[in-house]
Amino acid sequence: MAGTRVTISDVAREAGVSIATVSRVMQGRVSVSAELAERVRAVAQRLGYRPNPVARGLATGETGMVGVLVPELDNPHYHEVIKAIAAGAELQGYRMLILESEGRSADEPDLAASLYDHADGVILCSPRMPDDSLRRLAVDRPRLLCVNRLPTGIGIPFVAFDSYSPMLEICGLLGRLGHRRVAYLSGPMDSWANTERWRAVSQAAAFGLEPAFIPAGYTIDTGYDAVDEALRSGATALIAANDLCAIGALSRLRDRGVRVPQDLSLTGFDDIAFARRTVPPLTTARVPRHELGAQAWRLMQSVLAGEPALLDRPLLSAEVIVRESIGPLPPT
Amino acid sequence: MAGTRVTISDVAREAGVSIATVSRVMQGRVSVSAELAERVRAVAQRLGYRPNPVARGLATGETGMVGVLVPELDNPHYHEVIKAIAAGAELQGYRMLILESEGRSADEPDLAASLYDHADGVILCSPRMPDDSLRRLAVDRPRLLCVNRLPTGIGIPFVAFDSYSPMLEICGLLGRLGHRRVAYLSGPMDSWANTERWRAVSQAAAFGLEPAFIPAGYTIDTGYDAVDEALRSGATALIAANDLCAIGALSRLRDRGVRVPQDLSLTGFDDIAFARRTVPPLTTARVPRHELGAQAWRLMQSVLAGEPALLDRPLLSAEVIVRESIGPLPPT
DNA sequence: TTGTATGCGTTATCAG
DNA sequence: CTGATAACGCATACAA
Repeated sequence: MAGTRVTISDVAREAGVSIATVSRVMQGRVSVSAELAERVRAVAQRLGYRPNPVARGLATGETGMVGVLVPELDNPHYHEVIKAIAAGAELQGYRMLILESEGRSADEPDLAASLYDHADGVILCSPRMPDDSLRRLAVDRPRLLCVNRLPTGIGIPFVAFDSYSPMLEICGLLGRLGHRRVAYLSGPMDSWANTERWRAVSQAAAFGLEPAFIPAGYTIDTGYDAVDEALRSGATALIAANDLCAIGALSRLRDRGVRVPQDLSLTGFDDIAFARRTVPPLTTARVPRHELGAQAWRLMQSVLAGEPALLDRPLLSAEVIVRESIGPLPPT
Repeated sequence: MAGTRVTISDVAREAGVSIATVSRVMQGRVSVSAELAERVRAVAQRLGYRPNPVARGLATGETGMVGVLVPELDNPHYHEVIKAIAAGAELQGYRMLILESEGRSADEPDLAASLYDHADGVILCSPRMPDDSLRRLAVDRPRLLCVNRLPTGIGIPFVAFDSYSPMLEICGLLGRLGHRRVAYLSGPMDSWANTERWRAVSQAAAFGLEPAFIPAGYTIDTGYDAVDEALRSGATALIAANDLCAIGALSRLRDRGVRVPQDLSLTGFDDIAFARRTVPPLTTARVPRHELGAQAWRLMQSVLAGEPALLDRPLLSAEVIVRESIGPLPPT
């Protein structure tokens, strides 16, 4: 804070009233004679008084902040979610405290606890910590909610979208194009979204697909690096866990002279802005990011209000976007 | 905060000591007998005591937070800067409060002031507000610094990189490739980096280049939309204000069937991760983002320590990265 | 080394 | 409608 801050007492003294009155005026709602209120406001204005949120926080027990924990800030996917949350939060005078776990799921409980210290409520975006940790966190810190993870049987409110169905749909598309051997470029296995996506791919075996599981990751570089192994599996289509991974894969494929989609099909997931600008544009699934964030904030509101959140809400749905990165099985 | 929080008094009572002792133990440094300290720690641990940062903040006058204001969170460029700041900050127990102005430079002073309310110091990333506002801000809020803007004559510490030289170098490259008519796809004119880049392009006229100024923006979409006008100018090379803009332009060019670099050359600026994955990969300038963030934090440290920051520091330099998006002037 | 007491800037409860 | 004054949880100067 600045060196010599103007405090409520300064305003009170200058206006010739008690600090209680100033406090009332600043809060707007309570009963103060119009004339007095005006005078106080004028003085406050002139002195450049701004209520100290720290002091207010101590007095009210509320910080006016919501904490948000994301796995990585690099992924554009989270920006829109964060943006949507912030849009709602700002409208009600809340600020967001953003923390990034950089994929280290072991650090998540600590980071979340730290957010708790500063914020009234915490939103966990795609948390990867085990159920147990999540449960422990929820017990002593009730104002918690999850985005994009189903904390089943833990009693934490959540908002999430369905990854399974669109991924199954993608598999169906590839199947109808004649593909059999496909490779799933997997993200981290502690990511709920990833396991859901892999579940869909592996279950597509029931429809004749032969999926290979290739460990990769959620980033451009991991996608790039996973391509060689994926090709060794004999796959004619690569199903990336997300768009970043697909973009990396695309780059490696180009380096190797493999044409997409003529020689090989490729899909992503998320539909980040860049996905439609790649060459060729990516077939992917459009995740309702804005809706996710908007609902998250609404949910947080009711959590903050102490309302019992319904723990049984439907999953949002993601829409498959077909672009030019997939094509028929090339003749052998 | 949680409903029933464990306070310092709880620990004191349980351990049979005064709160002062507990306070001392929690801070680690001050003199407390080893035995007592151990007992207090044990009790604190058992009770799950975590010092309330709000109360501590009120007592010490420090919040343990640094505020960071960025124009837009969407631009990957800022992530690394933020990340580097956070890396340093975290090491010293500071948290970052991130706010986004979404390009509305008029809102920046308010947002910055709001950050001030919650944080010990504020870092303005590429602020676009006019010098006057910046000056006003600096007067009553001394713990301020700018990243990527030269607050000349305002007395605000800063760390920035040189956009002018690499841009001039890019112009030189294009000139040697035979290009004459070039179009600068401009970002916002209140962005210091943008005006520096345009300054370089326009001064390249001295070397025979004929630059057209095309208003665009810093985003993929604005780059996309600006292409048509740029082509009407008769340019054989497009110089985008940043990579996002270039990526958008590339997409539009592809839609129009204009081949890069055979028919037209294109450059970006920043060298975000995507820049090397486009088709063709972008010629651009690699900005020392990490260094920018790291230095920013170091600077903030000295600002927080009340040390007089030197206001005359050299600009960091950005390196031109030549990739396949530029080529010789096509024969007419 | 330890405890007591005061203050940090607000809010909120109670009297007037 | 307004003014004292007690919290809020912690740090710290001062005493012991």
